[in-house]
Amino acid sequence: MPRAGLTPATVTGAGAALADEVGIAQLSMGLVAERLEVRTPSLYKHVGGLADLTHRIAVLAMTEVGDAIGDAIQGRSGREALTAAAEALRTYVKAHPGRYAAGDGAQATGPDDPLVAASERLLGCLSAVLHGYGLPPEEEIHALRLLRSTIHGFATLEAAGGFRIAADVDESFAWIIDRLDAGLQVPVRR
Amino acid sequence: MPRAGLTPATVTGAGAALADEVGIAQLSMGLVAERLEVRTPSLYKHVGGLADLTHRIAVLAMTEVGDAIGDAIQGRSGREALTAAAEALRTYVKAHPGRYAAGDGAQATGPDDPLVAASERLLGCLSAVLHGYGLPPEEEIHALRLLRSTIHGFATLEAAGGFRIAADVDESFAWIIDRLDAGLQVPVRR
DNA sequence: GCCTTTAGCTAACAACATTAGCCAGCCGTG
DNA sequence: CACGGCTGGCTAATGTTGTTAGCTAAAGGC
Repeated sequence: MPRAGLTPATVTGAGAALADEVGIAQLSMGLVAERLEVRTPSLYKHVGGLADLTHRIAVLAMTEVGDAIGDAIQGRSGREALTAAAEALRTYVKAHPGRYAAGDGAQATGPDDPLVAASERLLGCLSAVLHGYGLPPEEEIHALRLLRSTIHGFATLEAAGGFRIAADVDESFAWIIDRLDAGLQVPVRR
Repeated sequence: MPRAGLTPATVTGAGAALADEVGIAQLSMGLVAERLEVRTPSLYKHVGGLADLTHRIAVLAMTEVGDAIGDAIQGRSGREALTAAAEALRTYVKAHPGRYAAGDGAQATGPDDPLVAASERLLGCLSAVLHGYGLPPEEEIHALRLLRSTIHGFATLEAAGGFRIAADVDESFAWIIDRLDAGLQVPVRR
């Protein structure tokens, strides 16, 4: 029997692809093994188990999202950067709903967990977008959370089929970015 | 052996309570049975299975959220209603993270699914909040989606422990509501 | 007080994650 | 080119969990 030549990365990749196809909740070790044309127990030579695999998929997703947004905002700023970043995230979630869902609910196991680095990278990109709005430093964290919450919420609701009414979702998204942009420009008034 | 006197509602309630305690992903039929001091197979006389139970918990959560928001916005309008609604949702998610999570990802099985009615109720409440802003009718759907995305995103990220930096989350939330309010008041400029 | 209904039970099965232990393919060294 | 250690993939086996089948006794209507 010739060897399959698996690595942790191969297994994670197959798991991520399957998560996109069948949903993260339906992902099973057996399914991954089948996709890789290998018996289930063989996977345990490369990943610690289903929980570990899910965690690795989450790291992969976070990293890919960070890259996508990082690329998208290159050379842009202000509203243009905001639009590009939001589009990039939304596009990613639509293309890879399963692996993005793995990122939700993933908990870092410690300070050296690669998940920490990946999410910091992502947050750094969103921070960069916000710099163009010249917010007072103490408000940046709030703005960051606004940005993240809105885009994350929109993308996950869309991926979950949450927008029943057929009214053009693209149009809604553009409108939302517009309002976000407006909200960030108005000076505080409290 | 005396009867336990279960009903679909009892089982759903126990499942919802457990989901809040251990997380929706850890919810199992055996756990629910143990909580109700009954053997696992007995539950199948009242709910169709784990998937059905989860769905029922989702409906329960949607209904409760709708009620909470409906109560909160009674007699308020504009910014005050917005704050009340957002606070209500966030409070609910913090108190019942498990059952709210069941609501995420729940798919209506058909037009007569009670989930449809529950979510329409919820959306209706948010719509009512928006009326105070006097938006043009064709923009209401977009504003509704903005509201829902932001609050949902914030609440789920918070529940998932997504806000690492200790910076006061309450303060962030207030700031976000403020900006949302600001963004909804500015006239369109496209 | 009987009789239908049915709630809860035991027994059994299937799917899945996981572990233990075997054996053969690869890779380095001599 | 042989040989030997390492290790990747295998089979076998175990525990957990979801689910179904079929029994029995409790509750409610006549």
